[in-house]
Amino acid sequence: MPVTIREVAKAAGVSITTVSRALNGYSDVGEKTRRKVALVAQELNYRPSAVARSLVMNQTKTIGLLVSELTRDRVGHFFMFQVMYGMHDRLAELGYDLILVSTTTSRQRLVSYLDFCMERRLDGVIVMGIRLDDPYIQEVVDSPLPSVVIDLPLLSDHCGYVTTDNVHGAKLAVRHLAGRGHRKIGFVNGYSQAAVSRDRKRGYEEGLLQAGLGYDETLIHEADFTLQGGSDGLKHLLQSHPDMTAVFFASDLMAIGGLQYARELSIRVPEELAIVGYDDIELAEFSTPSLTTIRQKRQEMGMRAAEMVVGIMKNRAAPQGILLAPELVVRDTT
Amino acid sequence: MPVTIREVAKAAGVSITTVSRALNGYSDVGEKTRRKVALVAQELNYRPSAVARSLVMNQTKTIGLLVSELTRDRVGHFFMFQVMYGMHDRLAELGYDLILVSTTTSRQRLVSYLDFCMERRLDGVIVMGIRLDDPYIQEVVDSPLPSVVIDLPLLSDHCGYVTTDNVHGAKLAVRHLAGRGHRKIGFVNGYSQAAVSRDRKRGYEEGLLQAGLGYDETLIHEADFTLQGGSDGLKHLLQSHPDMTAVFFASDLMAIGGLQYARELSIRVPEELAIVGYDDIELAEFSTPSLTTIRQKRQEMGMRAAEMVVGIMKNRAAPQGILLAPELVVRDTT
DNA sequence: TTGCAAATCCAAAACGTTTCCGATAGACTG
DNA sequence: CAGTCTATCGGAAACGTTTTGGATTTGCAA
Repeated sequence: MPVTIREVAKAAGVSITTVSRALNGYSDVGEKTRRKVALVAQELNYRPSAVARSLVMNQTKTIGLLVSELTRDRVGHFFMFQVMYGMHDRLAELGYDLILVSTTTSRQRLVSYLDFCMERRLDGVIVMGIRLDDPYIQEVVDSPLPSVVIDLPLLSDHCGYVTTDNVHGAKLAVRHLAGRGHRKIGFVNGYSQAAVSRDRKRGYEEGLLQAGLGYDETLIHEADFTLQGGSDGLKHLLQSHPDMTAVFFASDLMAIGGLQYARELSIRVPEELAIVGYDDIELAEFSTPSLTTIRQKRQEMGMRAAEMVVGIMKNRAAPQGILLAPELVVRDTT
Repeated sequence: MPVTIREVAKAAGVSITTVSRALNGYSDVGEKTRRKVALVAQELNYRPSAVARSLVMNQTKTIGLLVSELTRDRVGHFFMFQVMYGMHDRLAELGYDLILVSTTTSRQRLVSYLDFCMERRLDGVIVMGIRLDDPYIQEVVDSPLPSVVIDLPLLSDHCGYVTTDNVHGAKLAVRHLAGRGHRKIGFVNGYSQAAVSRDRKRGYEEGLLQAGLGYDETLIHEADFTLQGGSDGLKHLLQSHPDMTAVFFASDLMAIGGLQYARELSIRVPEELAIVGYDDIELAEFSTPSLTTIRQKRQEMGMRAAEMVVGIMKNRAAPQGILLAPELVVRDTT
């Protein structure tokens, strides 16, 4: 059994109150007793119980990371891991910890996300990788629980979001391709239920129009963010548009899939076909040829989300929608 | 403020004790009052506080996922994400939650891993991606805290481990290459401080000897598990051994890096150079040519780790070392 | 010496559960 | 009818903290 504050108090010859105040740096405790208490606590290897503290202070210093379909998702980690890094780092700085909660967690308990958060008395939630059509997500957003959503523009009294400016990102890609002289630019989009997909599609359209190019529905293929989907998408587009000279993929993974398909058909990149991806995952730089892409600041996304959620908790900052600026990274596929 | 058990008791006209027992399915409560209590709890939207429960029951039902250098690591996620999936899933089934703790967490708090676990009163820990030379890891393993380590053979009274049989895995790779007629087989190893690297190196050696091939130190290059490291490794080996016809990489990522380098030099794979990777990450199947590799059952690793840690906690299972069998997956690079 | 403010300290309540132990009532046994 | 057993319930302690409010001591000026 761990040593309690009571034993420290007894050993130091002071009251429980004094131990608490001494260790927490309050002013109304004498310098001598403070040192004595610190020493005794050290000797006894005392670690204050976070759970007891949580109970009385009515805050757990824990925020939940809500990820849907954690198990099913086989590609999301390229994007999500770094976001998680940023989140965790900043949260640690702010004195908070991260607990994982996914559909599996709640399904196996037969409670909703929200119920789970309530039971564990989480101070806040960050939601990531949730599909637009997840029925439970609205529940947590509607609740008074402070929350921040990644890549989904949900805004309410207690809920903010952070995302990349995907419209602008897609425009950057198209503008870049148009600037290279391409007139017929295809688009392989991600999972249609994702908000980012809608935005990138809109950016693609607007980019085309701004460049004075026509918009053609049939130049768009809806895929699923996977490698295979990218490959299939390019194949499909090339069949209906053999004269297409450039393709914009809504994710690097799909772009790499496209690269592979191009190689199979001995299509030279970028001479015969230019390719732009999205995300700037680690692999983008090292594919051959290296991938031109739109960089998302994933780590910063996580950090901003972390900051916002504790900001909301402390009523310091109102929930808001943060749009991070994407960057065009030009490499060898264009 | 959330509704407490007291309010439920008052509303249902029974005692606190009865509410607790009714909701937790004890037998000594009448069917009628049980229904009444359940109804009232439902109506009031009562969620029992996990933290109060933790305090009194002396268990938090949460286990920590210890990952070192979380932020620095830019390649580990290829391997770790699925392990995490498996862990989280099985833990959820068993009624436990997962909390993230990494060096950043403890460094910013100026406490060690162990202190963190103690303060949060974690029921157990799973350690992953820790380097052999991490000074803090021994501390947690030595502690009475139930723990399971992934890919590092640490065994004690309260600490078990689960890993793939890396010696055997490497042997499978070498045997396969030898069976294809290769006589001069290079090896690009991972980060030398990793236990898996040592095992794979041993497997490489033993495999060569078993195949009747000589063992040559200079055919080994120590890299770092990264794409770039794989590329550089192959380059280095080819410079000193131009007649090498096959290379075994200690990770798929490095193997893909090698593939890229081979393509740059127009070395045909597998005709001029055969390549075998390790891990069977998602990308392995979709690289061109698709990668022959040694599959690790990552999800199962996570699940077994989860099972073991709660097993140790409940004194049901003694800590043990679990060696998961790797599988040779033959694709187009051999 | 007295009075008062400041500096230290402590007892006890509170947080929301679980559980031990005892109480009550009815049912059954003899 | 007395006694025992079972089913059902409640009181109160306990878990390990923080914090409120007051108590005690000290220092210093009047």
